[in-house]
Amino acid sequence: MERGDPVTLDLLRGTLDMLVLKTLSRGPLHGYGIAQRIKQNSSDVLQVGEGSLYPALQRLLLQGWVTAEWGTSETNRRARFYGLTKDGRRQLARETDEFRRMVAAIGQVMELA
Amino acid sequence: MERGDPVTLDLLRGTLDMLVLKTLSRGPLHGYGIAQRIKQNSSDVLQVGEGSLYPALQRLLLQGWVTAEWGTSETNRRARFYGLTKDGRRQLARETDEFRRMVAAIGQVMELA
DNA sequence: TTCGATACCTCGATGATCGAAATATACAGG
DNA sequence: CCTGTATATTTCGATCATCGAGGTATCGAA
Repeated sequence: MERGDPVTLDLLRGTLDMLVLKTLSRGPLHGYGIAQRIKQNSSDVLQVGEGSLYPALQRLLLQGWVTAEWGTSETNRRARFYGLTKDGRRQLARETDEFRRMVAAIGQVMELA
Repeated sequence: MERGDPVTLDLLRGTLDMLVLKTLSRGPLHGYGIAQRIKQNSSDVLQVGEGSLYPALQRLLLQGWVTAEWGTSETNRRARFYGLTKDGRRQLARETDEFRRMVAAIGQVMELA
């Protein structure tokens, strides 16, 4: 892999749910849009495959962290809009804390300032 | 899980190899010692289970990133000492870069200053 | 009408991590 | 001497998120 290439989340498995929740915290969005936003907001570094995203959304739905509603996209196509619930917001806070804690711990071991 | 509890690397799968290489970059160490060091250097945040550590060492051996040698531990017990190879050092640099890149990208999406 | 972009879903494969169990030894305390 | 604790390694099955690829469908532009 070349430096600068887009990467998947395999290296940091478990963070996709957090990223999705965060992306939805700015307002409802459909699956395709979520993937685009994550790509954009990460300066094209993060690539979220559909085979990862849709299962993730199913998980979040089952947990009650998001709701889903069929509607019409900006491009006039049938799309499913996901929205964050109150529990989802709480979960986002929890996962964010946990992530910071993990990264800080690893940074300590790795001596990353 | 309570805030402050030790955590496994499940959330950041793929970083264990990097942590092991980094730990060995200070000099040879046996498996048990590696786990202790990672725990200590992370202020008791990171817990490396044996069921994760030893397979990881096997991977690193196979890749030629570490060497292994039987010897005697500080406590006079039979132990296997692992040492970083030149390739291991290069790999450590690669993984460190990749990790920083990923964390930076995620931090951007998550709006973590 | 063809093509690219949008949009969703599903499937099997992969592979790292986990928890638990088994084994063994050194040493200290009672 | 006996027992428990810490040290030290290995192996096993289970879990589960991610991946890549494939399938379906629609819209609008060329």
